[in-house]
Amino acid sequence: MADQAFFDAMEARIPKGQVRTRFAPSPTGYMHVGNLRTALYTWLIARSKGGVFILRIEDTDQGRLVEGAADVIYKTLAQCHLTHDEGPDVGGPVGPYIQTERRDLYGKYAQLLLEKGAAYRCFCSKEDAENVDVSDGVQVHQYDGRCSRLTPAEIAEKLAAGLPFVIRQKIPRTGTTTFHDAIFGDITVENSSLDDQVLIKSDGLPTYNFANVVDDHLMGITHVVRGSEYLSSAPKYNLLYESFGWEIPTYVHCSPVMRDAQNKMSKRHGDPSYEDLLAQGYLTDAVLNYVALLGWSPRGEIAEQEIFSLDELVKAFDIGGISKSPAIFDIAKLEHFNALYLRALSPEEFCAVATPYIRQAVENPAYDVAEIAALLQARCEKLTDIPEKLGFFDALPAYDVAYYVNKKSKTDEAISLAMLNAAVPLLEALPAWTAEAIHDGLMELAAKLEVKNATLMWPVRIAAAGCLVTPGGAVEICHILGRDETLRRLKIGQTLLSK
RNA sequence: GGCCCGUUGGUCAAGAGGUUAAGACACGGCCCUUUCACGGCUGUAACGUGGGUUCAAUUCCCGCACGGGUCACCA
Repeated sequence: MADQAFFDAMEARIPKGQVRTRFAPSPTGYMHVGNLRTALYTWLIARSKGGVFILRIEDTDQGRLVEGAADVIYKTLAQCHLTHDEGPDVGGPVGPYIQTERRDLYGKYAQLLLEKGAAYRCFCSKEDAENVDVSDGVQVHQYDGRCSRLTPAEIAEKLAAGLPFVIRQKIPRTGTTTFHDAIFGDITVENSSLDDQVLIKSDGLPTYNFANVVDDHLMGITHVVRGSEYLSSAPKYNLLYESFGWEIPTYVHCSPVMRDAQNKMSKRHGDPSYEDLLAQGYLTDAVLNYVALLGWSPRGEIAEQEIFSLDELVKAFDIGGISKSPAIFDIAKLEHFNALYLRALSPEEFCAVATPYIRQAVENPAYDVAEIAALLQARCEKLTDIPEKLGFFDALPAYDVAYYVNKKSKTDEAISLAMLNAAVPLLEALPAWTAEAIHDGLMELAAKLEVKNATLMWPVRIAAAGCLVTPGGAVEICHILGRDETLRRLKIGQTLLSK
């Protein structure tokens, strides 16, 4: 018999009068971009309504357990500042927060459903239960419900014989079910199109379909945020809530994040996960900001705003701004966001995040990392762009004299040689090797020679760096290189140009 | 295939029964400049389609096309 006292005690634990949302990933070992967005929206709904954000681990599929996967989830949420108020690691009033630790509880609620006549034991093997209808090569499963017609005597007999069974939801054969979704509105389906889905598997563990309903209710979840792939199961969940007599939460079904017009982002196709994006040189804040806008847009007077801190998102977020159609992930736009975030960092912060990448390319300890970082900050879109820009510091590349020819700067090989011939003695004689001194000295020289600044700067920069494109101009590069190295390189330039 | 959902420039998207149909990214051009970049200015580019309803439809309704989701003892 159902244990009424137990149910009453469970009901008594449920916090009332607050918005409660939950992020409920199954531990797969990495965070999809789509998952991250769901977590973000779920967190935002809670925070924007002064509510509670809960983390629940859905690990009922024993075949797919991944070692250490829960840690990835904790770590990602923490890195993204999506802090949870309740969860396996922090506890809370309605735990445990890991489904396998709630195992016994699902059985009790399934028993309750059995007694209410809203579920039944099914002794069919997986194969027997399959009523596969092949149309156009598509397999369609729908259980025919034969075990729902077993007599009590037959059930007792099979139970006594120790036959394994699952518990299935008993769906009405007629009528329709309507549910409401905050994004999609009212959706109505024929009950006859709904399958008598399995609630409790033969291993005794609940399916997702059952566990999420029971847990969402027992945890007092007010807004159920999940991917739109659950839209077609929602009517069955409604029926379950109704059978229990529970209040139906607000559903928020989010459309997927796509890699292109027809495929979801997926690890299998080589699409980046959150961890991958970090490894590719993107900043967490930029990823969050970009992902927030993939499928949600601000309305009203801030409709044009694109850059949002997490706090600003909390203030601006509303469920009504979530879009119904899938959004294609555009790495180019993420890059743009990332570039903006890199530039918004203080020089010290930027230097801190950039240093490892600078050191990949620049090993010479004589070169000032902070000074290099300062050049880079406005010139890279992601941190992994950095090393390739700095190759010339440690070793002057073998370059083509044609680099000295630049129409816009009005230089060619002969002019460049003249410029270097004038610049070398000047730099040699400079009293102090400061950026100001180099700059002023060269500018005065250009004035004295009656040439455009660029006419002098171009060959100096080419000789110093040996490449066409450099982070920063001649002055900055010479200063970082130091006087000796600069002069050594300019003399190499003179030699090259003299041939 | 059944059921459900969606469809504004290449991408993210705002928008409302009457607008020159925003903005951002990308792309092109120009300016600035000590290269590249940054910054500034500017340009190309969109309401899937056929029927209704209406004085008026991209906006509302229906069909179609296309795309997605789902139809597991996976979540």
